[in-house]
Amino acid sequence: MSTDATTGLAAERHQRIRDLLRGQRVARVDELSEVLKVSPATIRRDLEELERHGVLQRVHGGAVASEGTPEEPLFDDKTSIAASEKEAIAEAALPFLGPRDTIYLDGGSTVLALARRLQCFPQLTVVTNSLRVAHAFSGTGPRVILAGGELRRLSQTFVGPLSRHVLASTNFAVAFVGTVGLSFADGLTTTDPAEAFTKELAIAHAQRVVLLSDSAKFGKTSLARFATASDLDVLITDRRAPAAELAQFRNADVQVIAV
Amino acid sequence: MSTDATTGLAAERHQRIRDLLRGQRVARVDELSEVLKVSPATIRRDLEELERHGVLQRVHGGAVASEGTPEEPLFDDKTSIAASEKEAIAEAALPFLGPRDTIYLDGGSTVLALARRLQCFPQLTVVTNSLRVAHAFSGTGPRVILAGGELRRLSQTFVGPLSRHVLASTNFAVAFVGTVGLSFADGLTTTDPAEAFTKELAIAHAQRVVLLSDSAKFGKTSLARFATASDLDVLITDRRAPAAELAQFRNADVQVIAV
DNA sequence: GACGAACATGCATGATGTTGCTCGTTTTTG
DNA sequence: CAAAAACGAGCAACATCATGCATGTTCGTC
Repeated sequence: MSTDATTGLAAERHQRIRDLLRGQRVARVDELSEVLKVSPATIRRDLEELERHGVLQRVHGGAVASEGTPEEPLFDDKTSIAASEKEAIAEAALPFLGPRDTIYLDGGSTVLALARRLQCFPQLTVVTNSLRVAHAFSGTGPRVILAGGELRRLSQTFVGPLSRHVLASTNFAVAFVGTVGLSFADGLTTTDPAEAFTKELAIAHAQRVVLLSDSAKFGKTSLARFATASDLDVLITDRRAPAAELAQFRNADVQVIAV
Repeated sequence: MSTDATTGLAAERHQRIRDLLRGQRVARVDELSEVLKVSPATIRRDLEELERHGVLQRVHGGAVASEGTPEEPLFDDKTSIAASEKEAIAEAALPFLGPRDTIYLDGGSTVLALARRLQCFPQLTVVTNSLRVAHAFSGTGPRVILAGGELRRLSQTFVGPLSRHVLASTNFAVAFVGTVGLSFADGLTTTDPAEAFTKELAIAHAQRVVLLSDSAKFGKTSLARFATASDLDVLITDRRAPAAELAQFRNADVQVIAV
């Protein structure tokens, strides 16, 4: 038992380095070495690996956060649940947009995972009502247009009647939306009527609608419906989605992708 | 922060030089040497490298910012100059709002300092076009309504014609605004016409207009005017503001507070 | 329960990068 | 035209880095 308290698991260190770098945009090797109670050599190896992942850039004496990393973390709620499925779903959504399109990005963690992949598309125009999407693009990335509205803290989105005006005067090639509940019979549902109102508007102004939803949403029905199965053009989910449901969507002319 | 006198990290120095050059468009070598606490030789090497990256152009005795770099100081509260003045100005603005008011908060670091003081007013309604303000209230605080629009990264605000709709359908008891340039003769000016457009709208829908501006803004005039002295009801600044200017504002029936 | 492979960590060493100083040259200023 | 300031190049001192090797731990396997 050489180390007290936390027997520094490498992944845990990496996470702490990311957190520290998010707060203060630069960090020195010996500073990290002291805080994390490991040798400078280990820190360098960590930085080397994190640089390969694009999280940071090494400089002599330490490292700086990569461009585009937000300065302060927004509280991470459910982004870690089913993270790998969400990432795979987001990856599968990429072929549905072109580099110069105008698209709509909804709130929700799966859509946020998609947004993170769009930082390298500067010619894209993103319309969104999500604070977290806007924040993800605050440093660099596509052109961002935010629909106004009242902040709903639970979902970190701007919703309600005030969002009507901006959404009414914009049109999108594709809308990428998430949902709380999803079934063929009851359609797509969410917990808040104001949120449903805004989603409905976005869908109405999109030429194509792509739903990103992990399999856990299937069979759930929430309070407010914002779309029916026939509104969808594409449904992207993971392999654990119930086959019977998927078949129904396919029959309704929805392109179904299960990653 | 354990930052003791900043033991180096070249990248950090480079960033600070860029920040300084954005505010004041020229910088002298020995001035930088004193501020950053390194030898003039090191400063010269830094300038040499930054010139290769096109950030600045060297001249005898120092360097000037390259063409195309915006003259607006970078939105960065950590390194921002006159942080204590900004805090004092924000504090002095508090008496101008009631706990149940609907108010407008502009972009800009001084207004952001005010926003941070409003987290304990849950019955307040805040209308804003600032991503940073929305982010400050993302966890808790007043009711937040965001005006839509296109993200302007430099100021981290949403501006332009799309902001018209929401602002046109809301009214505020007080609007707290910042500025880039300020003089009695030329009025209040900012660098971006789209930003000016949005500020102008907010001012038009406010019963009272309170300007928060540190003394460094006096005498500067930027591209786009968004208000004249007669639009102001209150001007809050710090003690180093030029007395002659302040007197003119007082004569125009503006309540002037110098903290 | 014991053994061995795989891995992570820490230390030592030669290599590389950075900094501040000196000195001769160039530029500005009066 | 001369004095003063600023500049660039080279050098020594120092910090940081990458690599190889030894140690300790965690598994899996028998």
